[in-house]
Amino acid sequence: MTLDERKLAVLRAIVQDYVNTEEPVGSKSLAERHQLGVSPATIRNDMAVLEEEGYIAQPHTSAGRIPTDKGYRLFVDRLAGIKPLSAAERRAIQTLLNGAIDLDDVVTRTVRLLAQLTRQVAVVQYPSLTRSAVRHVELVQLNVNRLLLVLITDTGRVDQRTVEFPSGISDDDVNVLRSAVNNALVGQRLSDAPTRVEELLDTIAPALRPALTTVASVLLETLVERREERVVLAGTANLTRSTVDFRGSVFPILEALEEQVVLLKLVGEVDSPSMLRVRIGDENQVEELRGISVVTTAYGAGDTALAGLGVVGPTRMDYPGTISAVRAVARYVGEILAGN
Amino acid sequence: MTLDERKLAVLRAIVQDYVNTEEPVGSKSLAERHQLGVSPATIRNDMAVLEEEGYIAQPHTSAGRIPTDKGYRLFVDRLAGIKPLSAAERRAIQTLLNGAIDLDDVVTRTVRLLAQLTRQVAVVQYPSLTRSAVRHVELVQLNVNRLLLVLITDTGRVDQRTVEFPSGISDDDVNVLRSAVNNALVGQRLSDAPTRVEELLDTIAPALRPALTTVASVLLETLVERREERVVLAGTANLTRSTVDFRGSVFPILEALEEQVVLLKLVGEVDSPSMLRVRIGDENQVEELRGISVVTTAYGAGDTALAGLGVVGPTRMDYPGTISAVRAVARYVGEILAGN
DNA sequence: CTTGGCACTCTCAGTACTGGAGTGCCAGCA
DNA sequence: TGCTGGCACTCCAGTACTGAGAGTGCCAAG
Repeated sequence: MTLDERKLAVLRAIVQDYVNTEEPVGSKSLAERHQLGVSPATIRNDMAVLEEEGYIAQPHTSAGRIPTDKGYRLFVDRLAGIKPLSAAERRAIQTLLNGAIDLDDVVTRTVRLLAQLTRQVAVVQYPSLTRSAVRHVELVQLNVNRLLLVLITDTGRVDQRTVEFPSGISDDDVNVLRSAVNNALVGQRLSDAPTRVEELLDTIAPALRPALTTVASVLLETLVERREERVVLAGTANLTRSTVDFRGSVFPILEALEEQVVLLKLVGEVDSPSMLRVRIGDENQVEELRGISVVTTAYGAGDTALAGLGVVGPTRMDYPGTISAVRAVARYVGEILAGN
Repeated sequence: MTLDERKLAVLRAIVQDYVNTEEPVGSKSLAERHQLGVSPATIRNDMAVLEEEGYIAQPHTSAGRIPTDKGYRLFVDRLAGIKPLSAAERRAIQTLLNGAIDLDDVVTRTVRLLAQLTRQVAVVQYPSLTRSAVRHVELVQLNVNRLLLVLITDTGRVDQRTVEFPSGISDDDVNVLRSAVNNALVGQRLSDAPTRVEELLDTIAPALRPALTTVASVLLETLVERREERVVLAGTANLTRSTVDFRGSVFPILEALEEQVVLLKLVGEVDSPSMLRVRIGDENQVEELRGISVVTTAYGAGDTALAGLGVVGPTRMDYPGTISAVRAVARYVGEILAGN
């Protein structure tokens, strides 16, 4: 059976009211607060249909209705509309993000901003190493047996590692290595770096090959390292605000959110910055997060997605508002990183 | 009035039982579970005295007693004793921390470890810049108008900033600057760096003075920057576990803990690594954190304190256990950083 | 197809009652 | 003087009951 216009309007009204009041909504108050042009009795009939189709449910007989996951899904897909950000919000985003001094700062500010705008838990992934390009590789001699390798990417990210040379290495060799590595890598995507390094190994003077091998192995290690997987969180306090919510307690949710792996799964499946993904309740793959909703998107410079960011909250959330906030923040962060 | 031995024993027993059961403890169960050698009636008399002196209180007439902040204070100062860590715990600390690959990793692992050991909220401050020494300053030319300044300290911390040269700068000048700055700063405490930089300004070739001034200002900025103030958090989920606790809700506490400033106040007042500070309930300066306890200490290489770490939990916490855990973790982290 | 009416259901808040845990006090005993 | 058993008292927590209110489903009529 296909739902007619009015039934959809009723569903929309139910979602909106429930999100506002956090209480099951009944036919009478619906008729009062929305201009549906029909009587409560008619609305009751529509509600009965909507319930039969699985879009809404009653907590118990003779209580109002609340939307189901399926109901929210329909709302998001077809009924939500777009809620533009207020001028004040736009200004807040711009001024806050423009003041950032380095990548760490950008990420920290972003995640806080997002938490504040949506009043929910915000999640931001660090720009992925492999998707960005090498800006510079620096080799610093700490002593005869130790080198510090610093990798700088065009997203402003800096990673460092120490490299051990049990048999020692000379200043001159370090200088040669430095320029060789930089020549081979600067401007290259990190994902292409391994290939370039291999080519370099073939062309370098044989005397330097062992040293280069050592450096290269550390370098490659850095590329595939867990650094890739850094995710930051803010606004967890907001989880405890919507008290009544969350089937059961907040504890397992908070616990799950502290697991980097879980966060990565949430936010890491990035496609294109123009795409936005909403996962509602049971649609979530993560076991512990059934019963909450996740709104994520990718951000990046231009078209290439660098990493993901998003928001975690109760299924009963203000989807239009949250979606615009996530979109807007992602776009600004992308611009900031591009202009870096 | 001074409390005799038995009254202290009663107080100790009350604290221990209350921490275990989370329920007000009565005279009868006390007599049963501890070998105090006297009858419940006698214990009741002692309890009346303890209550009069403000060490314990009743939630309501005819309920058991619970310790007051003052009671916990006495317990911590004179009755707690030391609870050695289990062999398994020691092993966990060592293996986990030894696997760390860089400073970020050390800090992240530490804070998680601490949260896990104490089953509470853990707080770790990044090693303070000003207290550590310069290992190397690197200047990387990004283009004619831009330099990347990388500051590496002996605690393994790496900070970077871009330096703008509107009028351009040559390769040669960069090289001269690099060695000049390194000669002046390597090995120096960061707190002494400003003085060294000024001396350097006086001795450098006049042609380079403007360039050095530009670099120096960015460098000095880095030294006093918010980076100094980074604090990380883990185990917030544990706050929601001890449900009954926390006068009122968890929300304001979580909110306060998300404020870097608050965290810094908590953990930042560092003295010496050998000192450990316990702040109980109302002893907390931070308004929102009355009603919880904070156990902090400093960690560092050798005697100099680099930064603070600690644990936040309900006043009803296992003080002996928490204290040993905090001590042990701080010591290991110090060793790791020293051996770096 | 919509509407008003009506009987029915279920929750929620309030009241009353009871059992149990714990106390304070007192008188007796070492 | 200090400890002990006894006893009356207090207060909470749990259970049971009640009435009000909100909301529903269904039906007959427009």
